[in-house]
Amino acid sequence: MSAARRPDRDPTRPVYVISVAATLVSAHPRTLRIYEDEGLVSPARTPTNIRLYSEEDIRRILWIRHLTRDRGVNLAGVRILFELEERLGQRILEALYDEGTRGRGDEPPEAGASGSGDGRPSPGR
Amino acid sequence: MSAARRPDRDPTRPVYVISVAATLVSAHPRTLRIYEDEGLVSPARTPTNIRLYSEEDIRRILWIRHLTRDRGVNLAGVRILFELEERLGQRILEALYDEGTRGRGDEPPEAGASGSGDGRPSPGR
DNA sequence: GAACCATGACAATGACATTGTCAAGATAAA
DNA sequence: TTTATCTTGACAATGTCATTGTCATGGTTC
Repeated sequence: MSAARRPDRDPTRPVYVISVAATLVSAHPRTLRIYEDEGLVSPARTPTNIRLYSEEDIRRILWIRHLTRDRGVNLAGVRILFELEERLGQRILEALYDEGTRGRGDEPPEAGASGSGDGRPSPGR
Repeated sequence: MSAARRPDRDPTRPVYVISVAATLVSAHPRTLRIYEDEGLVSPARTPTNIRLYSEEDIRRILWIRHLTRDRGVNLAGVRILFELEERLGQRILEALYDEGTRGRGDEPPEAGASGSGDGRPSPGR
């Protein structure tokens, strides 16, 4: 039964319903809806309007969590950082992460499920 | 040579005492001390320990004011943006400013030496 | 039909930004 | 000297924000 099927690793593919996504990022579903209202994440929707988060969405949310919880940035700050990321290329957050976790033992935000090797956040959107 | 009053326009030169600086940026002196405690500004000191803000300091504070008041960013976010600015060159805040004041004709506060002298850049307000 | 999702409202909690004041002492300028 | 301003440190009021949580009403999925 262990089929050799492996093709669906597309981190863009919407798969997680909100309750699952919330669990993955250790947040309340309410919080994820707020992130969306604030324009920080844009999960796909099923034809019947149900949110589906992709792996990229999860990573993006993990960045938000890192910035807000570990660095104390508020959502307005996160928005600006994402804006910058889109405007100036993409390496911004990485540089940030180095700065923030110097010798702290933290690990970069990573999508819990499916440990896709690189673990680098990407500006999906 | 008429010694025509060549006031050192060196934007680095510490000149403003805290009450003046506070007036220039429309903030309470208390607030400026907080900015300093947070490591966001580092005004020079006289030999007798009195703060003296330079033109650059003022511009930097105006950036903080712009980011916090107009963009809603908190001090942690400002700190990160300044960190990034130091790490990735200096175009960051400019790009940001464009985003914030689309088509307004204002000039962004600049930390560069080539400040147009008098120009106290009031970011939007 | 039970469990989950959607939106919208409302609220409690804790943290933060800003302003403001008071105190006790040093400095500057008249 | 006198007066105004500066220093640090403490305390507090105000308003805002982030996050979590609940409730209600209704649609969706299994």
